[in-house]
Amino acid sequence: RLRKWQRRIRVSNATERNLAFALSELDRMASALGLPRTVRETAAVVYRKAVDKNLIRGRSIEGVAAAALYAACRQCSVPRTLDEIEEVSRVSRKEIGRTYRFISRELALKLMPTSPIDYVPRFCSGLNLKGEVQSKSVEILRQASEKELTSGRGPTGVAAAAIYIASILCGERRTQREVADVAGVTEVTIRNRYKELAEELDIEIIL
Amino acid sequence: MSESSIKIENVVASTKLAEEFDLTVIESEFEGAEYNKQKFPGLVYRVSDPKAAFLVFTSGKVVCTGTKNVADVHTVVGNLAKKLNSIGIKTIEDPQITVQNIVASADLHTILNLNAIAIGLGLENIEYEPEQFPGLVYRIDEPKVVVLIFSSGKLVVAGGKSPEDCERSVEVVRQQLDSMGLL
DNA sequence: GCTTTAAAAAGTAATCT
DNA sequence: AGATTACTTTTGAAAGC
Repeated sequence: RLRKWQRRIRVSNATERNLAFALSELDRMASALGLPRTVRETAAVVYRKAVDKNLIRGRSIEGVAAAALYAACRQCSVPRTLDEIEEVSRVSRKEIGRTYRFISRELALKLMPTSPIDYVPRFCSGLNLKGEVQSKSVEILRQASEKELTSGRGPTGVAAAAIYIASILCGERRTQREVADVAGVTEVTIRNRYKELAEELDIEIIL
Repeated sequence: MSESSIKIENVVASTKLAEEFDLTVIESEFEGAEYNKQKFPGLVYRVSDPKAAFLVFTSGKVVCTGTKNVADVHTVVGNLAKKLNSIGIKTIEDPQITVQNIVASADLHTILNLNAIAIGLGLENIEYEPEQFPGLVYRIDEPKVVVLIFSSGKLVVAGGKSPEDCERSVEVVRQQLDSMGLL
């Protein structure tokens, strides 16, 4: 009857309004992070699936949007850290992480942990390091993975250490501070990781 | 062949020592007792006999944490009751003590490839986010516990109701990893 | 969901010398 | 560059917001 239709329209309006808000949030965050359209679209797909499965119940739209974007970056192999997502979102990193785990499980995203290799292109360009250094960094990371030097370690820290070593080996040295800043880790972490990599992979680093 | 040599690191238990407590009185009589109602409804009291910490509530219920044995829980709860009696507070005779949670550590003595384990156990059954925490989280249904698996081969079992639960869960993990050739 | 307790694992981080 | 301290994760109960 009429009442039923009014209610349906009202719900529909609210649903559409919320979806529009979520999509604008995704756009805003993606723009702030300079993410390509494909990632925004992937994030929108993830968000819509979350809506279809009623996963937004008891959660904030901003939180689910941030988590969807975080997941989309990983699905597209252009990962952003939770800290980076937090900077452009209105929710805490704790909530983003918690929401990510939830939608990741409910939507069966089955994402492997982020690979340090996926951070190499972005970090290297941020350091103005070209292809040769990138290739060397990836080579080091492949060896590191084979020798079990990456399990349990932060992907950004391992990637940063590999880039630090590669930059020196390629004669385009970047300081630990410079690498640490683009990777968002501390110099201490780079030091710990590069010492381990250099030792275990028998890489001689002459400064 | 299954000497898991589990080490119990912490035991959490709950009990009821009275129908009600006047936490303000206990706070003034027990040295070191902390009680801030607006901060937390329970009074915090630490003992060092066997080391332990209590959370005492106005309802008469008590939570005991920090002991390394199930037996120590009974010891320290008994001591707490005696201490309460000594300042004129009566307590229930044979309080029913329930172990709510046991945290234990173990060692598989092998370096582990957590990515391989994540795939082997199934991405839908585990949580592994090295960006946030170095351990892989594996939830087991029987016994119902959570096992944190580290690349060093060290394990942390949380949520067990008995030491046996912890030992069994370590065996479950060891057997599963072994059957997949990941040990 | 948060607050408080204790405890281990290993990585990362902040601060001080 | 160390050394220290501290926070990340997991578990569980308690009473109340």
